[in-house]
Amino acid sequence: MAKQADRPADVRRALLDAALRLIETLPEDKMSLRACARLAGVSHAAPAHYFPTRAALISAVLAHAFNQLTEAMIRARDAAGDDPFDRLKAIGLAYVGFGLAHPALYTMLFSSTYLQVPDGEMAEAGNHCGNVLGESVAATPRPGGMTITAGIAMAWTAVHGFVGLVCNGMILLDEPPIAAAERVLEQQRSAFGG
Amino acid sequence: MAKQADRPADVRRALLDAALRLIETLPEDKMSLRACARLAGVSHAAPAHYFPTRAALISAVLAHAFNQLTEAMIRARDAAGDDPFDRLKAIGLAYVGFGLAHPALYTMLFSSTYLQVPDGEMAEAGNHCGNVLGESVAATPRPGGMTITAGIAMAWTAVHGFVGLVCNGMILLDEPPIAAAERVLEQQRSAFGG
DNA sequence: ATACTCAGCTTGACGCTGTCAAGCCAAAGG
DNA sequence: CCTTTGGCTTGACAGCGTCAAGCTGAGTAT
Repeated sequence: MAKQADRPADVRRALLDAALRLIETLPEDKMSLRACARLAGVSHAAPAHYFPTRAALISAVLAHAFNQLTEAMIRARDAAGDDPFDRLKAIGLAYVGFGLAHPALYTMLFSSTYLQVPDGEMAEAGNHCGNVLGESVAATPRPGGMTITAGIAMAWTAVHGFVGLVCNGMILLDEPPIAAAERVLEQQRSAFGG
Repeated sequence: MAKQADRPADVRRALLDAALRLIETLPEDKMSLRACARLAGVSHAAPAHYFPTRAALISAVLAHAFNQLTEAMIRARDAAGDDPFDRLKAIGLAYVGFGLAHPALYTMLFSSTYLQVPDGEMAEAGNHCGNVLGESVAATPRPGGMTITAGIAMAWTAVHGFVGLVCNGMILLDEPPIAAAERVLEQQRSAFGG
């Protein structure tokens, strides 16, 4: 295949980059290890040296994506004012923004197939992401009888459902997606203390 | 492979049944045409006689699933009282119930890959399903400034997000899923006229 | 009763896939 | 200069979706 000189300096990184490109480019789940290897300029079996299985490679890509999502949420939260619900809403909008910008990645992030990859740094990244949401819900005043868990369910349900429907073209909006998302989220203010 | 006598009476139906079983049994997207054929007792190329591609077979299975979902929604709506929001909420609960009962099917129903199969009876079934929701939203009083489209987005977003999160085990609930769903939906009553 | 037709399935093949086993090769160490 | 060894390649295997060609048996015509 490729002699040593032709190989990329950092094969692992090259494979991750290739996988990301293919995941975002190809339909659904059509990314193949062999296509990654070709794109990265290594032999078809090179990926096995870094990732025990195809799912493990994808899981590694998704771990990184999860961290990017988390960072976007944190940035948005910190840029919002002091009102707890405003901060929660900012997290939601960042979440929606990420989902709409990276539909393929988003779908895989929450598909449960790759979260179960053993040794996954993805599960940890996912937990971290969930914690950011959880903390924000906990910091937001809630009416009596609404547990934190229920608050998380309500907030997450809205943004997750919205991204899923819009990404798959299931829904026709009469305004820009982000505006519609803001409307959906703003409607939750009354459900919380606001 | 199998001589004529060993073949099922209705090959097409046998293939659809086999596909359904495998979709609900196997992980994610691992159902294969050849496994369907084996399960149905026909040769590996028999499916091609009824469905031009793998996606077309799946799409046919999903069209049927869509119709079942629609019927469940209609039954729930008709069993609910006269209050428009109660009827809408009943539709939502039926939707959630179907999703939780058939997670694999549900995921594929809204994955956009199979909706695009040409000549799909699935697209028609999906539209019919969407119309039932749309009519119910239209029949529910909405505050000024909330278009029917926005109402659909809000209602659908909630149930779709809920099913997605619960099915993939992303969320931990402190009550039975259906009870949690009811809470999420009930919270929307105020957003509508109720 | 015999020959023909043809729908409906089977058989076989192709290139693709993920994964495993074995081999090669350059760089490092003695 | 020889040996070791980590890191990739080569090769193979079974399974996949799909296409092309062949078989088979029921129905029709003669």
